[in-house]
Amino acid sequence: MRTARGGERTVGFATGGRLRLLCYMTAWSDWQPLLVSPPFTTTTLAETLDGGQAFRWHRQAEGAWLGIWGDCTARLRVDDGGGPLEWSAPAEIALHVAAALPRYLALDVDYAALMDALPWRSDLQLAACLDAWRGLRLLRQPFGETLLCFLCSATKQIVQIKQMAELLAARFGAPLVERVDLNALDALGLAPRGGDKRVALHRLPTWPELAAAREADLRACALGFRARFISQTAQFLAAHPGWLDATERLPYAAAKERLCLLPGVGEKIADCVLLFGAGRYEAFPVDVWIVKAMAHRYGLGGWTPAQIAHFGRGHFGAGAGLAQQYLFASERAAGRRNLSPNR
DNA sequence: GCACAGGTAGATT
DNA sequence: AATCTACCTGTG
Repeated sequence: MRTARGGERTVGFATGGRLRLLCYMTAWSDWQPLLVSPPFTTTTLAETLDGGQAFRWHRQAEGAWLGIWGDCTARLRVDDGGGPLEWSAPAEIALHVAAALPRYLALDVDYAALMDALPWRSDLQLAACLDAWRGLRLLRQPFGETLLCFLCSATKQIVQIKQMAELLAARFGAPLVERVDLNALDALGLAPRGGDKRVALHRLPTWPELAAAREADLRACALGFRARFISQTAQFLAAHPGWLDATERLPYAAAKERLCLLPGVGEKIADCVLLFGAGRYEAFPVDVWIVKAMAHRYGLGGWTPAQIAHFGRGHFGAGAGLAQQYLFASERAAGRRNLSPNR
């Protein structure tokens, strides 16, 4: 595999007072097309990677995305001309990433069949959302990481959850490879300032690593009251080896029941973990966006989240979680339009 | 300065 | 069984 040229680069940042930094660039593999590629557009790729399922993808220059999951990091990009998804990874782990990408992108899942099984024929609201976001997919993220990120998510916006994840990774997570991209770090406000100019990409901490951390140090990652939940969950998991892996393998209802035993995990977070981290497509997480969407698209105003979840699983069936993600994307887009009308 | 954000748990009706 | 509140902290 040929690789791009690594080595020192001098880079100017647009923000932060146009300082110039020396950074050591890890050599990245050339862009490779995915052999079996989902039909992403730039919009649906962005919504898939940065629409609230995952919290460690960062937009780079020229529409590429830099992401980290498990012990992998990759860049992804797509042409809007209908070309395949392309990926690139640090040369020293490129083979490993190539082997991990299909699972992360859930390429083994028969999406066409799942989508077709949704009640779009009789549900015009759903049909419109599926059409508007054609190509949007659900990721299959590492189970433990998904749990961690959604424990951070309570009453937080996506940008803030991403910030918590970055702080957790930087403070407690193992370094993956030497420093890669600069735009991403800059966007995070984590661009190196003075001293050692080399910065590594870090994975999220594992649960054993979190169990070894003190709650006070977790709080320093801007977690607020979530730090106690994460700490208590880490202690529980440390006291019950194999519990999380066993939970991931359970059927949906049993797995959800077990996840809800963890401190800080209620129905919504359990459903998110199972949908985005275990491929349980019958999970139907109900957050404020879904409450709004179901109220005005399905006339369910005044319903409780539990009632809406029950309706959603019944109405949408085995792929309810997929329907949820399309409704979620549509509702958030509508919210953005109302905030900034383009005139 | 101040409301508000992809919730949950525990207390109070 | 439903409803109310505290919980932290960055962002607008």
